Amino acid sequence: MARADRLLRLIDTMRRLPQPVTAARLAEETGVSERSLYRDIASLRASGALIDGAAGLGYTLTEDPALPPQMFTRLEVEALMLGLAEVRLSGDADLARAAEMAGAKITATLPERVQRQAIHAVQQTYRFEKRTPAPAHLGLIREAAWEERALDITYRDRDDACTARRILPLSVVFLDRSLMCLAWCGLRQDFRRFHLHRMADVTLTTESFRPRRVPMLREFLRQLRGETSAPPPA
Amino acid sequence: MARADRLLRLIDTMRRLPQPVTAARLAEETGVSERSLYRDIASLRASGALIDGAAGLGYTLTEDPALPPQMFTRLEVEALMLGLAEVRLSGDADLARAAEMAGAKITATLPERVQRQAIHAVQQTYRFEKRTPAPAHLGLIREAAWEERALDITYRDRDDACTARRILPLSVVFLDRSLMCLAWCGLRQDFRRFHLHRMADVTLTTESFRPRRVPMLREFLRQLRGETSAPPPA
DNA sequence: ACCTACCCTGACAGTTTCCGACAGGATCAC
DNA sequence: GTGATCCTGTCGGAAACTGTCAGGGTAGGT
Repeated sequence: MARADRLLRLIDTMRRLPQPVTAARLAEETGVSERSLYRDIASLRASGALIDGAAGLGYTLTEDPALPPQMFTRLEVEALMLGLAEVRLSGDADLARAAEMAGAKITATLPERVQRQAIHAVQQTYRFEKRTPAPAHLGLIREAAWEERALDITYRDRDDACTARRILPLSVVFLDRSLMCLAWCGLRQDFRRFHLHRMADVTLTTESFRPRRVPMLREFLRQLRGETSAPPPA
Repeated sequence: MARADRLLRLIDTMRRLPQPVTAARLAEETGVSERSLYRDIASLRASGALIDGAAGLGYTLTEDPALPPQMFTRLEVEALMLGLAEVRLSGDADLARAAEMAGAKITATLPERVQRQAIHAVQQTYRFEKRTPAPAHLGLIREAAWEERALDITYRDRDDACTARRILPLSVVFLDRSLMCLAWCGLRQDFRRFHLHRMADVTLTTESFRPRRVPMLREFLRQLRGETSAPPPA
């Protein structure tokens, strides 16, 4: 665990030294070469630390990843637990696991008595109808939306006609009892809703639409809310 | 950084699973052999984690307040935000406010970049049908359940016949498109589901049923899950 | 006392990751 | 433009890690 220890020492060193601090100085402090120090910085960044590196100046620790414990009211704990319970029943296995982990992380920060309250939340969620498990490409769609990259898909419409599309995925929603991707459709040159189970051959492209996801999603949602009838499906 | 990530996942997994948990189970969860799992445990111990290993039983993680809470992954942030968004649309004004506050508290602890991710979560929730606002006595019912105190109510059943009841409220669920209270009914001497909108004159009593709420709720849930047809309404 | 179910550790060959040295490009402040 | 630094790729060698196998020990239940 020597490297993990060293990474912790590195971040402590950055907190301690006057900033900006050079790679050479940090390397000396942690006992590694400069090249290794660059790697260590990359690792810390990958773990969530916000470190700014200005050529000619040095490094600045912008955001410290240490999290203080939270104080939640009992009702807030109920809300969190209820929400996470809903997510766990959503049919999306990855998201369900994440909900479970998030719940555990929150619970771990709570005093013991509040932990018990969280575990035995009064408000519960049950579903007697089983949700269809999410298709395997949901994770890829989510990743594409995060990274604001276009997807190439084959889409089977209501008449079972298949078309190849390039889409800009904006959001994934559970709507009309099924999972849908809200996206910009290159074929139709307009916003469209795509049923996930009608999508096939989902391929991540290199085409980036950063930073347009959020404004486009806003516009699509505005249209969804403004219209009394649903907009056309894909 | 694959191993360091795995060690973090291991400790998260220990927090999540019921304890004691066997090395075999943890190895399966983290995708390594048992021998590697033993090594991982040794590494965590070397780093200060308090883990008790009882031969024939399994491992117990003794939570140390010095162990920092883990950072949320992006998917965990998505799960939290989606869950809280669902709660905000639930029709329960107090709970919605609490969800909002909880979300704000969590968001406030996140690094700025992750804050933006939380605000613009890919997975969203929408409801076009409006939920009936929760009746005013929902808060009172919740409080009674928390404090494990009986409630006196007037209940209007399906035939519009009104009966006075003393109930032990165990849980509140959204089921069959409406809010229901799962409770022990003094009149029927059995578990019953009560529609919140059919309840009136809800009065908190001084009769305590502590500490029976959790085992009773467990029993009621066991019955709910075991029966193919729904149990009788109140 | 016996049995079951597990924790625990050492050794080994093969695999994977990490390291420092070197090279070269990019950026920022003055 | 210059000086100081961040940044990233490549390479051979070192270090760490892995799973398999073997064998010993312990707690709880009967």
